[in-house]
Amino acid sequence: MSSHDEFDAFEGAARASLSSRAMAARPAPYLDDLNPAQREAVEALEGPVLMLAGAGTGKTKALTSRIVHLLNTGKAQPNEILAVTFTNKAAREMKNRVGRMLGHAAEGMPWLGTFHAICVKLLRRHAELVGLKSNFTILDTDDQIRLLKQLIAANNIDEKRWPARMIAGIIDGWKNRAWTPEQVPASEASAYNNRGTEIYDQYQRRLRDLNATDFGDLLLHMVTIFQKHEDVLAQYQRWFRYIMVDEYQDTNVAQYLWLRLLAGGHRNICCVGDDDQSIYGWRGAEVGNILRFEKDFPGAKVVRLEQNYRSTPHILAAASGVIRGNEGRLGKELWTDAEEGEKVRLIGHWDGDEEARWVGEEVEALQRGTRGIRPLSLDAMAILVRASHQMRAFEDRFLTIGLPYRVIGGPRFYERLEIRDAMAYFRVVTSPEDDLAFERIVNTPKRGLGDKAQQNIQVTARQHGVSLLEGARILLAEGGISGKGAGQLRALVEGIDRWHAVARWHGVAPAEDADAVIEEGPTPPKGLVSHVELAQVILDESGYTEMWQNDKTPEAPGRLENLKELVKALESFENLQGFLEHVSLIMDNETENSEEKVSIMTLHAAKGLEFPAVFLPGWEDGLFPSQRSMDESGLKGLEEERRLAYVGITRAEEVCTISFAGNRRVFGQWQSALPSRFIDELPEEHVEVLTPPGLYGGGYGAAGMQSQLHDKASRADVYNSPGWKRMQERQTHRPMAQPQEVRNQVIDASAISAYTVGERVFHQKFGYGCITAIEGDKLDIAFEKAGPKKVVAKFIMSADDVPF
DNA sequence: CCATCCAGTGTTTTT
DNA sequence: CACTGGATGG
Repeated sequence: MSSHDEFDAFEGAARASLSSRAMAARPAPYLDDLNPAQREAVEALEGPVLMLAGAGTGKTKALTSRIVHLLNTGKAQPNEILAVTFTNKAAREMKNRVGRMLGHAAEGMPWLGTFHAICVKLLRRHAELVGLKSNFTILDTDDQIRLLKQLIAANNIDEKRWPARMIAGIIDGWKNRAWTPEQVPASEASAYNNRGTEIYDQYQRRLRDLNATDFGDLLLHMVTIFQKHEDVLAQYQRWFRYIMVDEYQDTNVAQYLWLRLLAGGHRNICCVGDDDQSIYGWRGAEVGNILRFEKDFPGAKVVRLEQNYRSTPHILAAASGVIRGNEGRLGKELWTDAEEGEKVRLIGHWDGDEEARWVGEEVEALQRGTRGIRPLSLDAMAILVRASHQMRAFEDRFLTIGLPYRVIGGPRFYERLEIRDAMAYFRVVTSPEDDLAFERIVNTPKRGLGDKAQQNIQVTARQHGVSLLEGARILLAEGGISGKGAGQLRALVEGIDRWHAVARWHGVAPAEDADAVIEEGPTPPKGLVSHVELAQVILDESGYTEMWQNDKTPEAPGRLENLKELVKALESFENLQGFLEHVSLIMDNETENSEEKVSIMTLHAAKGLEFPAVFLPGWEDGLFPSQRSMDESGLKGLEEERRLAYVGITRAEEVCTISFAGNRRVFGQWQSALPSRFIDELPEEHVEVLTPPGLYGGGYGAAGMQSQLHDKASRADVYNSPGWKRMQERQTHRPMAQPQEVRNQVIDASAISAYTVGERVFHQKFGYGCITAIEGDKLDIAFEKAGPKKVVAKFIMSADDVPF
């Protein structure tokens, strides 16, 4: 069943290409569009090439031109080119651009895609070599965790000490390094008393039994196959005449091996990357891969793209200043012809809420065009945060002021509870042996099938060596289940049978009996012709829709809405199975909403994007650079954080605004922080320090920004102010020095007793006042100007401590 | 079997 | 604080 078309097409095309190869190359106008470095990279078609492409240097342009050039010179047919990206977005864009350059759609590029998508295609063809059937399912993280939990329980391991999440992380790490259970080095294995490898081994067996893979397996299995089956490898080495890789700095060991194996014959491999933008070390990416390229492929041509077409000189200079702090770089210096533009703007705030408030106002100001540059559309602006929890403050604020925003890469559509439940139903219906899916839905909605009943099913299934669904059937037949749940279970099983029959009628039956089914499959019920309708029926008849209709919680309507969307999304697919495949790999939720919106996303999600105006909030030590990253990976971690800063700044075309807050709510507790060390690394001649607005509003409180309160000029040169110097002193020598203590006194709950009724205090907004009552951290204060108010202690300070 | 309450725990980053 | 998992009682 699975398509040989890409290859058959290849065979035919290959013959055709022989003749076209003999032809003289057609004129190539696209070459004139390139700068010398780009052109060099595009024209170096044979042999290994490393394209070191800095941010905004036209790397995608070069890459797509290269593909077009390969086609145009007749060196390769579309299906002879293997072009790998990391994200679906990147793959899509490349496809579009190639299509545009060719003047027609680039459907002929079946091997342009993500590592994972390409590996799935290959693995479906060779699944049997690793003990799978070609219709294997791909588990997501959620299933993975549940599977591991079962194994942990079965092994009597204390889940407190070894949480499933952690084990999953360890196993993922091993897979990223292309280690099968047997290949995990003893030194690694012993770190977990060899229990880890034991679980890993069991986990892999279980996956095989379930005819399933996880994400890491897709690559691992292919590497295994290539290593063990020379003939298969040789076949692909021949098929893929030219290989191109985007974001090479993000490849992990498994991906690296995969590439090296495939390129092993002709070595026509072109890797594009930027060591300064390597930000995925935490998930196994090895910067070493790119740093080592010339050793791996001796004689490789190295081309540097250094002319930046994106950002203004100030922004570039700021970014360069930061990244300069890293060691062991391949070395690139970006330059640009662009006009000077605005300096990078820096501003400190009292706390995170105020930062969000200020950013909201700035966004509106930029939109109105009152910030010195032309009015910008909301689409032209982005807020890039280090960690997703930072998004909340902005969402809250934007909601209250009615500023439209979109969160990119947030909690994804397909990861929502109701969507995953619905998907589990679809999975059971398309592949009845999918035990994980069955488990998920058997008692959702509640069918009176609790732990005991489910265990019963498990045991029966295991005894008979069949799937859970079959186990349930047997259990029912044997009468091994008592009254109440029995009826419901029977209804469910019958329902699945019914739906499955229809699904098979749609042509999604497992390969073995596909023919039989098409011949003599049951006639679908009247009116039930499309898989879209089938999906709706499944959700309705199973009681799942009803479950949410009866749910009175505020999120229930939204969930029903999402389910509707899900069913609608099915329209663009042939059948349920096609849809499931799509979802497991293409988890992006690009709701192409045309309304103008500000984008909010993590720095990681922003890689590869660009915006005229970029906000980089939360530059505080511990948050960015993240404490955890530094604790876990030390200097390496810090350097990765610094690269993240570099990525962030280089997203900006015209306006780049960095901000930090003195106080932030963490775990519901107020914590104070110092400005990020990366702020110190910004070259001051390229930075303009802004004064926070408001009477005494914001500022970095008692520390550096204080000087600006004295200097009423709105563009105080903070770098040369005593306040800034002092702050730097403190940062390097005594991180929690005096001004910090002052603040802690105010924040720290234990220090609240520092206030007494009658004491004169100061508040950011309300000014001076007297405390009239104290309850917990809430103070009643009679303000001199604003009158009596109830205020949380953190917002006030003793009048004696007011620094001006 | 299910709903509810409590305690403990965790926040990077994701194909 | 917000979410989860476990314990408890109906």
